Amino acid sequence: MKELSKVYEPKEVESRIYEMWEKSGAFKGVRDPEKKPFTIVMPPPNVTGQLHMGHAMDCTMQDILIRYKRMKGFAALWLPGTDHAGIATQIKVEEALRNEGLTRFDLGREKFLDRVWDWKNKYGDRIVQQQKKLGASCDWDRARFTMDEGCSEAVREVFVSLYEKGLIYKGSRIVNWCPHCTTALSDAEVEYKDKPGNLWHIRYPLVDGSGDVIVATTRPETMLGDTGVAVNPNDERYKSIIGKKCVLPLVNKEIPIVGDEYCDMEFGTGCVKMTPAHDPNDFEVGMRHNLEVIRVLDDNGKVNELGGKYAGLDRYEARKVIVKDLEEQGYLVKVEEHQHNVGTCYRCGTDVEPIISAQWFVKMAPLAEEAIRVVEDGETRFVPDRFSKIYTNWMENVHDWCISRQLWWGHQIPAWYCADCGHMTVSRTDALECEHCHSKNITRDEDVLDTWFSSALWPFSTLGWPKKTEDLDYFYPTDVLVTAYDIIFFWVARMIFSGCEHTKQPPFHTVFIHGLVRDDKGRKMSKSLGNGIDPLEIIDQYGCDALRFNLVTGNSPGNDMRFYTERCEAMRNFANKIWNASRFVMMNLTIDKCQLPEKLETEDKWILTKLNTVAREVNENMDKFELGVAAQKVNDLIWDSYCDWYIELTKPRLNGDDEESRIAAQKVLLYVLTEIMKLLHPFMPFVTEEIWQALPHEGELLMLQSYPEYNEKLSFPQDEQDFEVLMDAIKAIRSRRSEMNVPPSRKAHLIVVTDKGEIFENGRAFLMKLAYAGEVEVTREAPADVDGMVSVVTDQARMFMPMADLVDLAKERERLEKEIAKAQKEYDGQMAKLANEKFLAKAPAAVVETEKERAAKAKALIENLTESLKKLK
RNA sequence: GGGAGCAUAGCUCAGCUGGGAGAGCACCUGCCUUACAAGCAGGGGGUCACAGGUUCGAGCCCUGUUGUUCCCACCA
Repeated sequence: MKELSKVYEPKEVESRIYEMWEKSGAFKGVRDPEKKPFTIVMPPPNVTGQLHMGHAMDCTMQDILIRYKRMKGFAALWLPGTDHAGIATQIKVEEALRNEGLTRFDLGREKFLDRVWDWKNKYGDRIVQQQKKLGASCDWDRARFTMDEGCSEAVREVFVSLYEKGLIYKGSRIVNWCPHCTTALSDAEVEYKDKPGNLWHIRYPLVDGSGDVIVATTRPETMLGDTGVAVNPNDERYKSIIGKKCVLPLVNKEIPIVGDEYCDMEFGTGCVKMTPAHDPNDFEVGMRHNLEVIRVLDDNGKVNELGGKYAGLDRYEARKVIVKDLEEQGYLVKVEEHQHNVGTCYRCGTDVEPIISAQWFVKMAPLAEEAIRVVEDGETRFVPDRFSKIYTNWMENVHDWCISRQLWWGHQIPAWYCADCGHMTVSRTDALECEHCHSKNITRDEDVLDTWFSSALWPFSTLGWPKKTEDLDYFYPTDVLVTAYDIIFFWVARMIFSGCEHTKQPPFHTVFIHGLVRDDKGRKMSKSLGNGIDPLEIIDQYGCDALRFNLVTGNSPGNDMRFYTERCEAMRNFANKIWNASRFVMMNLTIDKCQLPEKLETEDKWILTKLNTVAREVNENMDKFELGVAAQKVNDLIWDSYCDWYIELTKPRLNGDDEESRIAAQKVLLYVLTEIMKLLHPFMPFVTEEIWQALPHEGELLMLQSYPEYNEKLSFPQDEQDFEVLMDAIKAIRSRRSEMNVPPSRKAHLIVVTDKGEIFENGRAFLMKLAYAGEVEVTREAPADVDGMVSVVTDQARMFMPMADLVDLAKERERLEKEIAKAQKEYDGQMAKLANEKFLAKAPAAVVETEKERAAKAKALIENLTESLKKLK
């Protein structure tokens, strides 16, 4: 047997254990017809990403589930991988290029992509290595990448089949445009932020000279693209000018005034300038009234050549100049302060510009229908349930999904345009000619697909789809998807409708949502705030198990958690506690096999019953995804029941002369410890595996042992209850002594007056050790003279300790009287309840029963207290 | 404008279908008791935001109020 160091050293242990697991092949997801599959696909982190606390939590939750299920006998597969992360990765490589004084255009598409692949090959492994530090038991051999061959094939198949079904189309629409990333974005990629701004009131003179209209706008620079003014047709103020024309100041262009109910009569002046090329609402109004669409901003957010003297100015620069010109020329009526909601790019934070542009879209309405149904019918369940409403709500109001991005890094859209006939060819294989006129003069669409387009296919593309593979057949649909709530729209929703559409079934039956990890002040951890805590540093300092336990306990599913480094210390202490308990067991061990003895003592039955109860509860909680509660129960079992009580209880036996009893104690210690290690393993995999390896065991790895379950044969409720009578007495004595500041070194003679003689006779050694008793005398009759004795009372025993120097008779009486009053109050409360006929009639029998028991206990306690008090008088 | 979460000990949070208010940290007292001072024993501390209601019984269910955080939404 190996010698264990006095303090648990996670650093030394973790890498060694992880290597052992990996080598053994225990992480592999293997199809086994004898077993039920249990599959989790890992949310793929960005290939250029760095592990942060959010990943750590996500990863820990998944690892706990997969380890649990693996131990429960499932064919567990946790499938990892990485995401090509279009914008994020491209930006990183472009930044690197900038240091060389180059842009991607200098290199050209092909060479640039080579550089990105180089980057991916160089750094893509980093986050994987970091996940391993967390103890992730993924099947690494199956690791996938969203741009690998298989995933790309899936993307191509999905794109073409949706196109063929008419669910993907190309069209000119107002899209969210990021002038910094120079690409279109989907609605989900826009973050709205309240920003202070102004409402500029601008006078547009009527052409017939009969007056002016005054429009109110938050974005005066867009007036360069105005092609009309709208008023509400029901607005008495403006009815008469509908159909007239006004002059667009600065541009000197005549534009029509139209009536449209879109205009809110209450807001601003009631007149709205129409810029169909730069506002989605204006676009709609423009369509209804045949207004011209004039785009005046270019891809970089600068005024284009149609902007006359303002051409070339950045949009915000142009705003200043235009406002100044309007003012100088007398067109600016007034400026109001106005708070408004500005869309920003979720990647770079730049204000998003609505711009009309030709893009590709997924038609959502038909897809959303089934995706809503599967959640409403419970085929896919959100945990916690409240997220299903958020999901459904979004799905019901979803707009068409803009999937084209003006980037180079990603899946290039499989559409080719014919220069000769103008026909567009969309094809599963790279087109060599126009499918219509067979011209070879074709060029491929330059755009790539939204990264989330490929992520949406992840649960099945990673299992081989569109091929009909055995993996797909066995492991798909997957079981649980674990992710944070901030990614439901980006990813979860899209996986669900994609799975439903392409595989005809939802991709998982449960979506387990967790919250975000915040800093100790409740702020989101972010690079810009510099408040991020690096999980790897925490692991380095406190150990992986401590980090994992911190992340999984003390919060409930779906809620955010604050990360306190100090809590890691407590968790590290827990790991160390287990370590030392194991050390104690091992140094007392003379047996080499883990099995229970024939004859069990009451305390053995007590701990076995505790273990059994916790095993049952942990299984229940795990199955309900209450991971934190489960972890807490194991923690309490280990620390309170096993360490603080059971280990102490075995000491007299381990050091005693009775060989049989000594061996029996060892056997129970070892058995319970082994079971506890199994219970704790999914949460704290390293320390438990390390200990288990050092204990006598059968099998190769703890991580492959079966998870403990409730075992009726090892449940002894009566013995448990009996033993707690003794424990109550011990606690009462300790408390009494502590109140009087009696040090443990001062042993006291103990007289126990009780009807439960046997329990106390058997517990003699425990009273001596744990209640610091000198001699123990168990009797039915109280001693005649109790003057100079400290009295301790429980509902099952009256105890006396001669300690004349410490006893103040008056105080002793006062104390007993107080205790009686307290017990009486409780008893009265119970009796009032029990006298209530409605309670007796309506409360469940079990509740009535416990109330009766409590009343009986209180009564017994009062009687004992009263007896003891009498003795003092 | 719509929706959701949260409000429990000094701090951070548990408390799962209603049945005697909990943990960790902090604080106080006493212990180096041969596994562990990263420990042991004992202790103080809560009108469970507020107001109603349902119920034999409410931290938990219902209604409203206040405070707070977040999400969604095309008011120029």
